[in-house]
Amino acid sequence: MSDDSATPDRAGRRDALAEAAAELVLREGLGTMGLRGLARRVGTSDRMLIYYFGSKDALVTGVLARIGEKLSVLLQAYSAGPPVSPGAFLGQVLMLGRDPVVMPFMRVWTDVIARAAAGEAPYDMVAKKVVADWTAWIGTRLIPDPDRPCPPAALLSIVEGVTLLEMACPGSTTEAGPWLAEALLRADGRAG
Amino acid sequence: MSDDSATPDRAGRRDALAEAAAELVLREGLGTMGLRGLARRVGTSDRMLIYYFGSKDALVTGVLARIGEKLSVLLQAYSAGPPVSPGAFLGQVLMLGRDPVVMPFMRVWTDVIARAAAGEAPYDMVAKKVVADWTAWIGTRLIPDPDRPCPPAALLSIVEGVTLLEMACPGSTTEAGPWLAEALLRADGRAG
DNA sequence: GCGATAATGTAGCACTCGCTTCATGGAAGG
DNA sequence: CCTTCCATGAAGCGAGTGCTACATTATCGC
Repeated sequence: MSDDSATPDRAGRRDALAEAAAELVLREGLGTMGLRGLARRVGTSDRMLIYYFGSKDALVTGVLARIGEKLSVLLQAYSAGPPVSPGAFLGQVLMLGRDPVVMPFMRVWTDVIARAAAGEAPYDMVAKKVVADWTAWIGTRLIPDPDRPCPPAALLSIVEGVTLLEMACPGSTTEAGPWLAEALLRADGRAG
Repeated sequence: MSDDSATPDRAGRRDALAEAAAELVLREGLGTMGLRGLARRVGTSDRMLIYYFGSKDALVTGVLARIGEKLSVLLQAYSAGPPVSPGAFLGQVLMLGRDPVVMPFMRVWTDVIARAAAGEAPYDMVAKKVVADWTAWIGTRLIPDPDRPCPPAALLSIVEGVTLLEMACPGSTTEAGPWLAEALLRADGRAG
C-alpha cells in the first residue's frame, strides 16, 4: 500500500522514465531520440526502454503525449482571459513563444510537424493530433467573426513558420513576428 | 571537340548525375537521399556517387544547388512585373506554390529548412543560403514602404508555415492561405 | 601494341539503428 | 529452503549508413 510511491511498480517506473525523457527532449530537442543515447541520458539502458515501452515508436508517442500534457497545463493559465481578435491572438502567442518556459514546447512541436512533413513515423500520427489540438485551442481563443471567420490553421501556420525559420536561421525573424502581429491587428480593425 | 556533349568528361558526368538526382528529389522528396537508394534510382552505384562528388554532404549540397538554379530560372518569369504590396505578394506566392511545377520546389525547400531546424548537416548550411536568397528575392518584389517596411522574413515565415502544415496534414491549410492573403491586403490598405 | 590514366564493379569496413536472446540477480510466496 | 517471477545486464543480430581498398576494364597518348 505505502509502496505506491516509495517502490514504484511497473507503470510507475514507466512513467518516471517517460517524465525523464520528456524533460530531456524539452531541454535538448528531438535529436536525442536514439534508444541508446536517450537511455544513457535518463540513466537506464536501451534494453529497459524497450522493456517498458515495447517499441521505440511507442516510447516516442508516450514521451510526446507527456510533453503535450505539460503544455496543456501551461496553456490553461493563458486561456483564462476573454477571446480576442486574430491579430491580438497572434501577438499574444508570438510573445508567449518567446517565454523561456514555453519556447522548448514550441520547438518540439515544430520539430514534430517538420518530421511529419518528411513522412517520418510515428511523428506523422503525433503531428495530426498536435495540429488538431492546436487548432481546437486557437478556435476557443478567437472571437467568432461571422463575416470573415479566421481559420485557426492560418494563425498556426504563422506560428509554425516563424518558429521553424527561427530554429533554422536564428535571428532571421526578430522583426517578422511583431510586423505580422501588427499587420493582422490592422486587418482586425477593418474586419468588423 | 565534338565530344563535348557526346562523350561527357568528368565534370559533364558529374553534372548529369546531379541533374538526375535533382529531378528525383523534386519528384520524391529528400527522403530519397541515402547513397545506395539514390544511386540505384539514378542508374549508378554509391561508389560512383562518392567518386564524382567526394562525399555525401558535397553531393547533397550540389544537388540542392542545382535545384536552386532551376527554381531561380522559374522565378525569373514571375519577377517581371512591378513590385507589389506585401498582401498582394503573399497572394501571388501562395497561388504560385500551388502550381504543380513550383510545388515540388516549395516542398524541398521547406524540407531543407526543417532539417536545418533539426540541426542536420549539411542542410543547416544550405538553409542559410536558401533563406538569404528567398528574403533577397522577396525584398526585390516588394514596394518599399518607408513608414512600415515589411520584413521579407515575415512573408517567408507564412509561406514556410503554410507549406509545412500542408505537408504534415494535407488539407489543413486550404482556407488559411486565402484568409492570410486577404488579411494582409486589408493591412496594406491601411498602411499607406 | 604498350603503358599510363580514368572509370567502374565487388567486397567489405566501421559504425548506428531498433530489437532480441540469454543469463543473472534478487525479491516474494509457498 | 526452494521455486517462481520480475527486473536488469551483456552480448549480439540483421539491416542500414557513409565510405574505402582492391581489382578490373576501357581509353588515350605514344
